[in-house]
Amino acid sequence: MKAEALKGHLDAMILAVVGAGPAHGYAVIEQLRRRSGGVFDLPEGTIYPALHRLEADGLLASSWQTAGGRRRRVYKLTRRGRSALGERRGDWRLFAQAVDGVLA
Amino acid sequence: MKAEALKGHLDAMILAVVGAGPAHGYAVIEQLRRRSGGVFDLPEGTIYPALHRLEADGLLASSWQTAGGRRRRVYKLTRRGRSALGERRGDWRLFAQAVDGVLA
DNA sequence: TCTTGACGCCTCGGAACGCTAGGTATAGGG
DNA sequence: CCCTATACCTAGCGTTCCGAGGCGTCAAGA
Repeated sequence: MKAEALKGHLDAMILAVVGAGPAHGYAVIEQLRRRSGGVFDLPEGTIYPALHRLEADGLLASSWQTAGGRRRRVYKLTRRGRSALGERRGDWRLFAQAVDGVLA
Repeated sequence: MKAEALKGHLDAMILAVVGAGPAHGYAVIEQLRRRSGGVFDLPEGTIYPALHRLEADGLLASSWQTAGGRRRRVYKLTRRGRSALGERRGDWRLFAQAVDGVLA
């Protein structure tokens, strides 16, 4: 699978993961791997910048926590983030259906 | 819909269109629009470089034709192109299923 | 004790690719 | 005569994903 396949869909998936419950970066990576059946095993260099981007866009909000001596930045959806998640899900369905139509 | 959504999937769709019968660039644009139900209305600056890329990769082969005083570069799938199309279709199904799993 | 691996965060720079904007040219209709 | 549709092309921009590297904690095992 081409590396660029993700482009434009990663944000939606991150929003979906965080929307299912607050999570820190490392956990987001694990959730993406789990929920995709192992298909998406994404490097940190992909996820962390994406989280920062989403926070800068006001779709996520973060706060530091400490657990077992390790510090974590925990993200949750903002109100705008939740509404964006709805839009992105719709976009994905439209997109996937269109691609299916072309590849059929 | 985000502009980058296409990334990595356009090649598969172009291969599918040309695989359904030889076509020139302008016709590829029309077919993509038609088969996607109007979702993909792609600019020439997207399609032509993609066609050149696919030909450079040996997946398409082109030849010039003239119809009604207009010259066209008509593309067809090479043998490698047809096999690549099969792979890309499989990649897409895997990818789409994985995204569905995450967004569910 | 020292090393390895999992956990957990970060950033810089390269590479790929879609698109905007601009260019050329022919045919046909108003 | 101009405008639209047809038909081709490319330079350069912006975005985004990823590889590589860096920092630090903790637990298990050699």
